Amino acid sequence: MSNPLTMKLEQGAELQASDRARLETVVAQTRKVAPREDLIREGEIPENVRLVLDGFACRYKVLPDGKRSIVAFLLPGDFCDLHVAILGSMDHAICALTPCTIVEIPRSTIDDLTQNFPRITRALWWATLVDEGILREWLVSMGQRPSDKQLAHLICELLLRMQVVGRATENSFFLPLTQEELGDTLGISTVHVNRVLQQLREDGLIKLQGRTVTIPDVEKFKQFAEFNPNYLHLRDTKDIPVSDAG
Amino acid sequence: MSNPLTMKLEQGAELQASDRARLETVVAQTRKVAPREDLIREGEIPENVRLVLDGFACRYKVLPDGKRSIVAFLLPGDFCDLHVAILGSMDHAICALTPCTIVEIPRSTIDDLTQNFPRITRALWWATLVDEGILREWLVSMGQRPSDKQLAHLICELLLRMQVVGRATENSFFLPLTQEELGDTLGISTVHVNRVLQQLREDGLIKLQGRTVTIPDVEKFKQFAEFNPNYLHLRDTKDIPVSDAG
DNA sequence: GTGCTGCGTTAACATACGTTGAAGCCGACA
DNA sequence: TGTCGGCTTCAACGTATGTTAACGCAGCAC
Repeated sequence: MSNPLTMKLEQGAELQASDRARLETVVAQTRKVAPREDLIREGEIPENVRLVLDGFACRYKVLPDGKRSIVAFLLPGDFCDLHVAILGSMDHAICALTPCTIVEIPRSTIDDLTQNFPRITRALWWATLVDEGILREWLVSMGQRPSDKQLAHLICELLLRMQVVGRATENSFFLPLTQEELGDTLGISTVHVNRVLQQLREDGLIKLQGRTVTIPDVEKFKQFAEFNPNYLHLRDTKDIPVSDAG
Repeated sequence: MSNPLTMKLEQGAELQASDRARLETVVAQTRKVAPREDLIREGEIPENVRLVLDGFACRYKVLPDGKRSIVAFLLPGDFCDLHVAILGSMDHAICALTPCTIVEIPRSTIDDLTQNFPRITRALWWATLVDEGILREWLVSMGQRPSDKQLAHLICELLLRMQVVGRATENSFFLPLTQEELGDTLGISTVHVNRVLQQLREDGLIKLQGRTVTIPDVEKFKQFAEFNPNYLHLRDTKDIPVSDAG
């Protein structure tokens, strides 16, 4: 199986063998980050471009009163800061939620990609635009959906995104988030996250074993969540390869 | 005074005379759109790139139960769909909220810009990244801020963005939104929008004359809203020219 | 084993916000 | 000038969600 970056970018462009080979070298040099460690802090101006190759990280902001808001999850294959060079400094921070494997990509490599690999360039564009689509959908969820559907919707999204990078079976994946982290994402309290989770379990919509989520009836679950995957702009949902182990 | 597109892009790159001249021609051919008219519908694959030159429009999604969620405002100088070509189809719709003046830009023009005008290209990048920053900040607002501060925060943002394109004085601008539209943006009911607006007025934080918002004490207001403009990635807030009439 | 520490779970109570429905306002238009 | 439709305002009441605080439990350090 190829690396998660390649797997993801396949969704954004018709990559060819040369593209895949180049991406393989991009992803060669890795380093580890411990959970709760910040990959990037607000205000920083990162030198290199960073990429999550394994693990679970998040973008977040902290308000003056100490409340934390998680505004994105970074799964394997997701970039941390592909474009900060243009913006100057980070307007938010990124934190590892689990042990993460990170790739540091020199800016020169990105320049090489954008100048000599048009299909990869297109795929990188695609990735940032999908990120924007996800933000819009989260905004819809947060504003208009009751918290149970909001949580269900998030789980649907993560299932699909994990499948794209080969980290989920057809109906289950490892979701290493605490209830507090879920609350900071959905904009609800931990107590309420707990209530909602229990309701979903009671209704048989999800099962939790340890931190593995299993969805007994995916179609039913998607319907409950009113989940429409169009905002992820995937090639064809049915073609996504599925890993054999959760 | 130059056109709002140029004024905005000045914030994203050091434009030169040749850039400004080129942008002037880009923006030459306009057409009018009536309020409530969709500029683009969900699922569409637009041929040209569209730009709002005057008026107020919004990105929105509608849920199965009919609820509408407004996920962005498009002010003069904002692009509707700079990059949909890469994504395929629109995952949301765009609607004029007031009478709008629109520019239709052929894709070939965009290609010309990105190939021959590096500073403009950089500025276009900057603009899309700022849009992403705004989405993140809205998410934070919606998740963590009480609705009065959320509304105040939105007003702060719009004040600044309107100033950038010369459509606001130091402390006031024309805000042509109904309370229903505000509600669909903030994720609260119209009745509650009304409550919050009245509270803000009662506290002397804002004044409304017709649809013109005036902020008696901008510093105090920003503090109340916990507004930090860093996510807009503007050059220097103090250098923004201000129009003489509201 | 003992005692932290982080996380999940519960309960009782408080409140911000939603819903419904009616009244008033105001500009557009005949 | 009058009527109409869209918008704002208001009141009464319902509820989803927040807050606080306590307890249990597993993993880990010692």
